[in-house]
Amino acid sequence: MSYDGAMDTDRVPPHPDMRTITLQRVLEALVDPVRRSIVTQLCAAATDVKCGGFDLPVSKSTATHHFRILREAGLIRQYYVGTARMNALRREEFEEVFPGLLDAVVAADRAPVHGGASR
Amino acid sequence: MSYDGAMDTDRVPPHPDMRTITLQRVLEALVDPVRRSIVTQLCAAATDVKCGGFDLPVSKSTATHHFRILREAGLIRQYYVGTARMNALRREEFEEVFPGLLDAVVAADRAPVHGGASR
DNA sequence: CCGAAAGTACGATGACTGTCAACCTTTGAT
DNA sequence: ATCAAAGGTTGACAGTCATCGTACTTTCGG
Repeated sequence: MSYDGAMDTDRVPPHPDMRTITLQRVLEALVDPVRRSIVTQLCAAATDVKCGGFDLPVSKSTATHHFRILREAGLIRQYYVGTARMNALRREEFEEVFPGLLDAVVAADRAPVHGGASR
Repeated sequence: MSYDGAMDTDRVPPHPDMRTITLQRVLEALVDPVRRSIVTQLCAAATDVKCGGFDLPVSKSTATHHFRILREAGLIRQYYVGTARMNALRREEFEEVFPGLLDAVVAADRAPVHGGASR
């Protein structure tokens, strides 16, 4: 819970208070496949991941854009470690505000096809 | 579960097979506030509602557009009764494909503000 | 048969947004 | 101090989408 010597940055991007986030923003964030992929990968990683650590089909500047949307929607938290920007899911906080939503979306994303498979 | 004598129309709009619906389409449908309002009202009504029976802030032609998006996403079923087009949530079918998703979104829509109210 | 009611279809339009390249900033190491 | 690495910022551009008005179709009632 404590970043020892490396915590010497004031470059902390603005994060929304969880009491101010809206379903509208959340859905706008999750409707994009790239952003949903970020959330899914983050969910599967079970640990914080730096921006460059994701497998994304877009340029760096576009990726930055997507990370900001996710952050402003209240879905992820970002902090610097050296030149790297780390990303973490705000799972528990989010769960309190919109119970079941994140799990449902992530689970749904995992199962694009269901029930009667090829058959 | 059975439409008795009134079922005399062949003008049945195309509905997607539940095995072909995608999370992408579903989220694209639910991201619009008007469409989410339709789903919410339909959920609260607990009964089929005709298109004109909704309280919507858009014109009739725009409403038609939204109903189609919802139908093509697999969220609602539509059928004619006279000149009226009835709308029904495909709750159970949808629940099987994307468990918890609809409930989470509807519940989230009901609670736009939480905890610390107006101040 | 005629008219009203309920929707649908069709463009047209304005706004938003995902995308990129180019350039700049910060950090850590040489 | 200098350089490379990691991102962020800033326009610009293209595609998509919600919206509307108008015209059309279908159904039901006189």
